[in-house]
Amino acid sequence: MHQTTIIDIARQLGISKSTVSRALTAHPNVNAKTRQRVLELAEKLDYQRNQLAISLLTNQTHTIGIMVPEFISFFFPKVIIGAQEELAKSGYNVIICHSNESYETEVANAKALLASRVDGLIVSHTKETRNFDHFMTFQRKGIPVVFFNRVCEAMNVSNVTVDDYNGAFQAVEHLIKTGRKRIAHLAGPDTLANSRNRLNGYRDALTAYGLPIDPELVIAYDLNLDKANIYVNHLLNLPNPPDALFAMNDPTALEALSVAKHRGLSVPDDLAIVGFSDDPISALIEPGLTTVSQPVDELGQQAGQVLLRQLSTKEDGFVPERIVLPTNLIIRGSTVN
Amino acid sequence: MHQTTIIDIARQLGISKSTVSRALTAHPNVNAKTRQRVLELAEKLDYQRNQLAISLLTNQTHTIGIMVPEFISFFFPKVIIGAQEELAKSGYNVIICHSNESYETEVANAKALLASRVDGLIVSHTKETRNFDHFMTFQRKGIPVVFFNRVCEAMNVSNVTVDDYNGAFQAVEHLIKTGRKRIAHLAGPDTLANSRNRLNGYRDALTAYGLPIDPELVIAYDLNLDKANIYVNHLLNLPNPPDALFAMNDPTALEALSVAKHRGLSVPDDLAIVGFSDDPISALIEPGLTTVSQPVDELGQQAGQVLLRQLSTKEDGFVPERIVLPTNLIIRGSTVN
DNA sequence: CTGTTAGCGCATTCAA
DNA sequence: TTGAATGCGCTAACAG
Repeated sequence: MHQTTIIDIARQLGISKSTVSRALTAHPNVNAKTRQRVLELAEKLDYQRNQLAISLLTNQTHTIGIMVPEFISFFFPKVIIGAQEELAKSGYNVIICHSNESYETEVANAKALLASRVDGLIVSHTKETRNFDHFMTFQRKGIPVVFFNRVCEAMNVSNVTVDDYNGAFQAVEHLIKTGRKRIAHLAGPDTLANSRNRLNGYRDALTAYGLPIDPELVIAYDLNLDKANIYVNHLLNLPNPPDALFAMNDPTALEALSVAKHRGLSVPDDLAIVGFSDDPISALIEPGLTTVSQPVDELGQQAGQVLLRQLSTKEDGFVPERIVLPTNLIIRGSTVN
Repeated sequence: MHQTTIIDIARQLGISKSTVSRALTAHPNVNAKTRQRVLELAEKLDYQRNQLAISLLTNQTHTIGIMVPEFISFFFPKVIIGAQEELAKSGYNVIICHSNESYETEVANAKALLASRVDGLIVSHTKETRNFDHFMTFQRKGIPVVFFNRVCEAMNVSNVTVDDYNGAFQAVEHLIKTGRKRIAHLAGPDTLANSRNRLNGYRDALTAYGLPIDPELVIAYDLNLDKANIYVNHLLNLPNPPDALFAMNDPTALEALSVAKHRGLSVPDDLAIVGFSDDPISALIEPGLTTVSQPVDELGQQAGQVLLRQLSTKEDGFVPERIVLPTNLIIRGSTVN
């Protein structure tokens, strides 16, 4: 099957392909009538410019790669949409890759994006990622990289995150102020910067209010929901069980809520629970889940904007931006009656 | 910033670019030692093949476009992942476009995908789409198109859907068998084939059991959740209100559930509610939502497989496939105690 | 205003 | 086993 090219149009019109090209690209130096004829024939022949050829020539694809670890949860799709909207304003398209939390897939995706010659990269890495070489390759080739949510602090690149530390601090502070003394934390894996920051917020809040940090009450896990169940039960089976739980994310918190219900515990009286992210489900269930909300749309928009700024900056003038968006504690029935 | 090319490698090694190309593509006719040297230098120089150049040359991009109306709900992301997995097995990458339920954006996306020279298209159209010219263009150019979920019955292309008709029939049958006499239906817009099929299933179930079809109880709307609220209240305000509601999808049903609660109605006693899709929320909420589940992962996998088959078929041997996957009624507390 | 020429990076003939 | 030449579709000098 042959796709119409400018040569087809040129031949049929008895003019040169340069003129066709100029007519099609709104170049000023074309006779109005000629342009008219070209445009009409192009329309008639279903002509579509071949972006591959243009990209090869201009060395830019106007395409941005977005890499996320998953997009089943509400979070990443929303961020993607936010970024996409910003990028679209400047004429950039987007290729979305999800690595299914697999480091190997992430590396493979990075290669594919490199081969596709994306002009930039927006990324949140997998929980398995400890080696960031595949991202550094982009940097070395002069392709701007912006991390969001799960960032690589060791790389000299722009970041967009939320204030995980303060979000966690406030969550724990709220639990303390409502009378809880033994607050457990189901943390994320230490490969994730946000998980480390939330853990620090948790610790510092306890310390700030003179409560001890009991290592028994802090469990870092791989965010695999099947295991959340086990860990929550483990905590509740302790001789001196917690009276509150601060979870790394809402799905984990919801799992805890379910376990508590099954054990006949009253939430929030026997066990108060706080999550992180404000998943839409959290407002719908009974009791509602107290949680730290983050400005998800804005996260994506900012990531897009930062990348656009970088794209329009000469390489030698590059200064990485570190944007931190505020979080907001949303109090619901899982912590107060 | 200059990206390494085969010419760079050729020059540094004092050989021709043809030989480099052959070494890099595992061509048989290359001296083993030469290949070794090429591979090593390529690695050292961070060489990445330029897919643009190859695609331009071979006239295939190994890229498939996936167009969906949105990906905030759980449904489309899951389908996308299913399709992507299948396509990846055959070395195809994926570009995902979401049109935000806007016809104009959909048309623009179609053009972009055409310009990017995708090898195939998997698509679920927007609820605004009445004109399918932008999809027919793909067909005319010999680019295979597979519709899923929201299909265009007028086009001679492959489809992958679920059995919307029977799903709806069984849902309504279940309501009838549990004693409901006045069953309302909050339908989707008639632009969507699945919405029309579900409506037919609803009607036929009523007829099959000798119940009248009361036009007052059937409301087709644009699936904009803000309006669901209004329509549910309208139905419940009728002089002779319904005792059951079959909704086009789960979000609508959940909205109805919320309205019923606000009005102090008991679900399922005063109003039984059935949704469609088995959104993860439906199992978590109180009472659980009875709903028609569809095999979402399989939907995507099948769409991918159908497209792959088409891709490997000579054009003249093309026969469109119409795949219909089974649905399954999941009974929860919103219809039975 | 228009045509000619060159070249983006690569795979693939055809010769050697 | 290797090299030289060709062309994929297009834009951008350059020359008329």
